[in-house]
Amino acid sequence: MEDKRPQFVSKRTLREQLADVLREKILRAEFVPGEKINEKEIAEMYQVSRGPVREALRQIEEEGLVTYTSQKGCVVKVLTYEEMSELYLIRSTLEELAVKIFDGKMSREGLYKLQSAVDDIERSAEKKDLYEIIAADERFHSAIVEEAGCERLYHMWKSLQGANTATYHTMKSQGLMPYDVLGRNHQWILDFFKRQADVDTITKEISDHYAVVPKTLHQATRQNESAEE
Amino acid sequence: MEDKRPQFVSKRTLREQLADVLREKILRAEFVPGEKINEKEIAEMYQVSRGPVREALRQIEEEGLVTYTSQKGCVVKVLTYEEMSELYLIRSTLEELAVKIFDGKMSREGLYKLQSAVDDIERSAEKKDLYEIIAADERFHSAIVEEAGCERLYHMWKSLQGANTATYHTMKSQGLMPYDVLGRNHQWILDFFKRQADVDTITKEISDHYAVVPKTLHQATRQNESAEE
DNA sequence: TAAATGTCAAATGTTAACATTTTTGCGTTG
DNA sequence: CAACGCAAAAATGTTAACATTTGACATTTA
Repeated sequence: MEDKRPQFVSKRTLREQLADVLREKILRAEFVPGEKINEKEIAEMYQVSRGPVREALRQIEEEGLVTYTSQKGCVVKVLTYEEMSELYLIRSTLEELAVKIFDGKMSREGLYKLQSAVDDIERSAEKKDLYEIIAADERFHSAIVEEAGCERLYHMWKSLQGANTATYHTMKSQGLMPYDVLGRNHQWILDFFKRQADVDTITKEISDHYAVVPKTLHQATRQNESAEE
Repeated sequence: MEDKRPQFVSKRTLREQLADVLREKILRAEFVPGEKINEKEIAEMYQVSRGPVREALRQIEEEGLVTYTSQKGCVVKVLTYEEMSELYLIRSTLEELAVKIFDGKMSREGLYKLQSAVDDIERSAEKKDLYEIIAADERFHSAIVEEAGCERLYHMWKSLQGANTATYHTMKSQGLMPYDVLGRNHQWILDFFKRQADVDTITKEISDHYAVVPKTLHQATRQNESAEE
């Protein structure tokens, strides 16, 4: 049964809207990792009751953004460098699986989305606008995963986006953001799709693309250790 | 109001307990795919209010067991054969990643868990006790994934358990359960771990192990199609 | 007769108050 | 002055009632 209601009438539940707002706040680093989230505070801020707030927080918990502890409440998820590295390994694996599913052959629209995302990455990297970079980066990689047309795979991949955001924020705070090579690195991958390279070549490139992150984080670890001495 | 709940003191929240109960009901096929789940009914059945019930249902939604639709409510997840096949591909990929992470070298305890699970599979397959088979099968595969020691990977893998259960139930209802080879097939994989085969060999075996499922499901599809004619 | 409309019960969404647990803060004590 | 105890405050867990939406069935109308 199709919903023929005019699109401008918004019937989204409070829970859905709150999930969006809270997600964005975390992705924008207005809530920082480890920060406690007070249900009542959020409820009063948006003039709603605690019910929808609790449900929204449970939802973004599933997305890997916050952690609920029984009787203790909700905090913005804290990731160690090691966990970030592991999550990139999973993300890379899922993305490679997507490429295998569509056999490395992107549709015309897919290629267009990728090029558009690369351009956005380039532009926002010049402005050093982290939020825009993260959004464009997500558009790039999600275009790849979506091409596989497997909803569950996309959902799982997306559930790692919180970790990706946290990693970007960490890199920035450590002065490790490679602004100058971001556009180039993504264009590099896109070009393999454009020239219809075979699956193994492309998955290898994606694997290498992500493998840089743990190395960069490791660099951060060493810097912190030497700073403590 | 007097609390008439069981005498033993349980510190677990109602939400947690309800999630367990509802999960089990679905895994035992007391709730079948497509069945509507009525919040009030569940609440009255367990003498609690709808709040914890809603939260529990949201949790098992995340686990891939039910689907919530705005203003429509909650139904037990329905999977097409195609979706089941895709989910097995993802499950297989994640399990192979786990093996790569621990380089195919299982600990003594890991091997023990695997052997114990295989024995359970054998026993319950003889009795054709589907619920026990599913539980033992999960113990087997989760022992592999847990060995990687990556919590998030385990969590993602586990979120596909609902699909696994649904597939087993589907196979049973179609008379396609291969009771006689279940134990042998799992012992086969375990033996590769025991003789410390290299990673590529093991991941290949796991891949093959799971690849059988889509083929069996495809068989079911053809049977249904010819039955309709 | 069939489509459109109206009505109503039941289901979900939301709220506000109550219950229980955890944390806070402060005064006493050794 | 540190440590302990304990009461008050605050946070989370839970409940029950209220609000809105949905779906089914009855009624009207072409």
